[in-house]
Amino acid sequence: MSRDILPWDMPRFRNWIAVAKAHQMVEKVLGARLAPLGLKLAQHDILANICRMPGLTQNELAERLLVGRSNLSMLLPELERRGWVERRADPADRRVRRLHLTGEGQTLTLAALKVQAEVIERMMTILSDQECAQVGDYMRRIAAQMSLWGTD
Amino acid sequence: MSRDILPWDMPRFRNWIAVAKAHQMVEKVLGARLAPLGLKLAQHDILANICRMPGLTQNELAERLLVGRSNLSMLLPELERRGWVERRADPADRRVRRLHLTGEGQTLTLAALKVQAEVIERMMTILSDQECAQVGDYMRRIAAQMSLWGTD
DNA sequence: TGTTATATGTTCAAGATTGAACTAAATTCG
DNA sequence: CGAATTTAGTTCAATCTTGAACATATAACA
Repeated sequence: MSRDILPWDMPRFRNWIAVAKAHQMVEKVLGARLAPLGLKLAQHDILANICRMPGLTQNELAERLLVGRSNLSMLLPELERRGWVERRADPADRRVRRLHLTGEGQTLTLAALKVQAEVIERMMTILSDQECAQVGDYMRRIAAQMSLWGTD
Repeated sequence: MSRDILPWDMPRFRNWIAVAKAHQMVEKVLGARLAPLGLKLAQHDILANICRMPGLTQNELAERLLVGRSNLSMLLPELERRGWVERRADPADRRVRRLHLTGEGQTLTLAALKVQAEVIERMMTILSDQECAQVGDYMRRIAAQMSLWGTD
């Protein structure tokens, strides 16, 4: 007669669901705030990563974004067409295309990052500096943990 | 000459990026683990929410999932066709369709939730019970904070 | 060297997701 | 009551995302 223990009764499950929910909410708000800049979320993610790591290859970018390479093959031409991104050949490895922002792309990306930073700052204000640091610490530990097993 | 302060220099920004990354990684792993059950991530989310709140309407479900109503209109017929979900008319409000799991749907959903719980348990093992509870607390505070402004 | 295996990027078609326009039912309020 | 507004759900076309098959380039190694 004992009722099954549902996962929502388990603290780790319930707490992780809260992480997922918070993240989804932030993505939704961020998407809405980027629209006025003419940027989709996916485009912003691409630009932000190129800004952070100029010269990275499409493959490296795909791994950072956790998307397939084909996804970038579909999206990058548009960013190039708009004059925000350049794909430069690498003389040392003629397979790869190294990604760089143009001046205009850099300007736009910094504006978009500012919007993103505002959203994040604003919603994290309810956390103290120390609590915020703990969140980062915990999440990096979780990400490291996950990297260990992808294949198990 | 002073270099611009990039958002990655800001603790709140950097720490939130860690949240996003961890969440994305978990979603990817979970998606792979659910495939053997014949379930997509989106389908699992639907089933799990019906399991948690039987009898909820499509609109309520859409709000919980942060997706559009049309999304559910596209996905539910398939879940119904497979005999996992029933959409029952509500005599008190003939607009709504209340969602319920069938016996088979319940069985499948519990199996899928078990998979999800295993993934979560496993990756959260690097956090102590107390740290895990803190994560949940912080994230719920963030979600509450966000609910306040959606429109600002 | 030459053959095989790996790695990068593209294409294309299938599947998923979205938003706007729509129908029908319920609610508001003059 | 009855017209106007709001709400629930559907449809459909446009957009996004994915994975498999492919072409080309590099690496490994016999």
